[in-house]
Amino acid sequence: MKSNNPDFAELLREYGSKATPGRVTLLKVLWQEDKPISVAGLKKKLDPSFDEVTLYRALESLTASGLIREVDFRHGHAHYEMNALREHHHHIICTSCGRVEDTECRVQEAKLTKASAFRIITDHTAEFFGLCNSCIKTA
Amino acid sequence: MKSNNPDFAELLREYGSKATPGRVTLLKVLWQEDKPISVAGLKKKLDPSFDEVTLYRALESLTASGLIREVDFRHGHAHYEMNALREHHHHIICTSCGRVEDTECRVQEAKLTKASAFRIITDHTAEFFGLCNSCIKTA
DNA sequence: ATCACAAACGCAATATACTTGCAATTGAAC
DNA sequence: GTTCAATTGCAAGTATATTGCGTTTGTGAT
Repeated sequence: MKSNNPDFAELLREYGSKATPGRVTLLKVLWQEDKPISVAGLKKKLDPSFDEVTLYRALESLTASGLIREVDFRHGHAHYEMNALREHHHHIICTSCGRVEDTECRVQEAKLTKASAFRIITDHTAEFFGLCNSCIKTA
Repeated sequence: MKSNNPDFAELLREYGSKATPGRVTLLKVLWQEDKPISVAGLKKKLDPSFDEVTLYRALESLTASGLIREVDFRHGHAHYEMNALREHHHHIICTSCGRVEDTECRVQEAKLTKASAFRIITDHTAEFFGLCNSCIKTA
């Protein structure tokens, strides 16, 4: 549990979204969670009356605006985390137990060559996989 | 189309897999494709009699052995590409038209701090998103 | 305050991606 | 050739995500 919540309604408006009660609650959950969380995980944290389709649409919309961020842990489904108000970072995931740790960004956003068909890079993903210290011991 | 195909049967055995006709064909398709391809894309390239479950199981098995590699383009489904016989690399994806370009690896496999719960990193993903030159012009 | 309207919602239905169980087959090591 | 684990093929099932559409609501303009 974190204290000193930011003003989520205001934050939503800044990112071009309507500050509906559902989205405010969703942001609060993501803020408090502080690690990427799956849709299933979110559903557990949210009131059962929170419509699933609304949730998916909110996640899509807030990801598009950059307020939140989609992360792939190779678990076959997306995870989401707060993107605004945080340092850009990546994750290390334990392939044995699923433990997740933040890690600073060590990616050089590509030096594009003249031969490249790209001139603009807007974003990147980077996740590291390994074994956490507990899982090394028990292996 | 590439010529000078490697010996896929031998390659499969080297990676601890049985060299079944299906897997040899699958590898050939991945080799010739040369960009990451979706399961749907593979099904189109393969004979319709190639069973879908067999395909999924082959992809899982060959990914686990490191012969092929799973890539996430944030399209909601996995893409696969040849991993053996290639330089380690990443991709730039155009978020407008889907164009894909290989890019060399610019990721420093994380410097782990003493505070980290991790000591071993085995693997990483890294994909870049942007706009390709054609899509910039038409934007 | 209230109006107008695009954004967001809620529900039902549907689509896509992927998995499981199990009996039959087959590649490869001996 | 025999053996056996790996792989296949089919049927069924589950998880994940999307679409369509009528209703509601937040917000900016009046």
